[in-house]
Parts: sequence; structure tokens; C-alpha cells
Amino acid sequence: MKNLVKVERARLDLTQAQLADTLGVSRQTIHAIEKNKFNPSVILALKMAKLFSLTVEELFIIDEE
Amino acid sequence: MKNLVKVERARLDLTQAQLADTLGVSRQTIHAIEKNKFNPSVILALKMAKLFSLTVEELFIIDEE
DNA sequence: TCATAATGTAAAGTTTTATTTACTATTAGT
DNA sequence: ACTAATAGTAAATAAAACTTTACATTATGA
Repeated sequence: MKNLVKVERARLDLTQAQLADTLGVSRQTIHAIEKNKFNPSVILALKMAKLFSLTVEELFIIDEE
Repeated sequence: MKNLVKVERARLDLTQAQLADTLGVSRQTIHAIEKNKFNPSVILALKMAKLFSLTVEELFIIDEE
């Protein structure tokens, strides 16, 4: 799975810390998601997608399987 | 948060066990999600939404905040 | 170049998702 | 009423998300 968090965050001109704050998670969580270290919860994914004005499907892309 | 898993599963006429199988998780996981015992991963949410021909946003609804 | 903000990384610890097993309750068919 | 399939529940465990702290690296700007 890949995601567009880093580019969307850049689009909004937010630092990892600012995004983390906005979403109520730690900066490390943002970093880990951007680096595909893990698979976030739906709630977090929904909040992120909403913030970026995208659907969850657009923001998080499952590659094959 | 609430979700439409139970009704969508009924629409496809699947048992919890069949759905679990299809998604590669345990029956208890399906049960827990239907009962809002927890907040699944995006990957699982994406797979479910795809199976039900819905978006993640349609299948999992965050109430308030 | 010096200072500072932002990002990368890593380890230890907590919390929550997910599995496994197992047993009970409910429903449907014969 | 009996049987079998399905669903509810619960507890113990494993695995993964997420937090906290801390420090190293890279970029930015005065």
C-alpha cells in the first residue's frame, strides 16, 4: 500500500508536527504513515482524507495483492 | 463511529464467516466491527468497501466532531 | 557560518486491533 | 422436538498501531 500523505501535506504547506496536531496524533505517527511503516486506522484515514479533500480511496492506494 | 457492514453483508447474503473468509480475517473480527468494538485498519476498510461497492466514507461513518 | 526548524530514525512502552478457542443463544429446516 | 448453521459473547494471546523520548541529519534563513 502507498499513500499521498506527504504530497497532500505539502500542498497544504503543513509540517509533520502541524498535521499531527490537527489530527490529534503524534508526529511519529505521521512520519510512519508517510514511510509506509504502518496501516492506520479507518478513523485516522477518514480524518486525513477529509482534511485533504480527498476520498480514503484516493489517499490510500492498495497496490495489487 | 458507526458502519453499514451488517446490512451490506446481508445484501450480499453472506454469513459473518463467509465475509471473514473472503477478507482474510477471523469471524470475530467481523463481529467486533459490526458491533463497533473497534476501529479497523484502512486496508481492511478498503477491502470491505470494495467488496460492497461502496466508498470507505459510505461504509464507515464518523458521528460528530 | 550559526542557529533553528523540520525531518529521519530508533527503542521502549502503552493501547488497541485481530486471532484463537470455546461456549451459549438464536434461528431455520426436517 | 431435534439438528445444524449462524450469531453473540468472552477470555487469553499475539500482533500491530500509536505514544513518548531522544538524538542525528538535512534544509532554511539571518
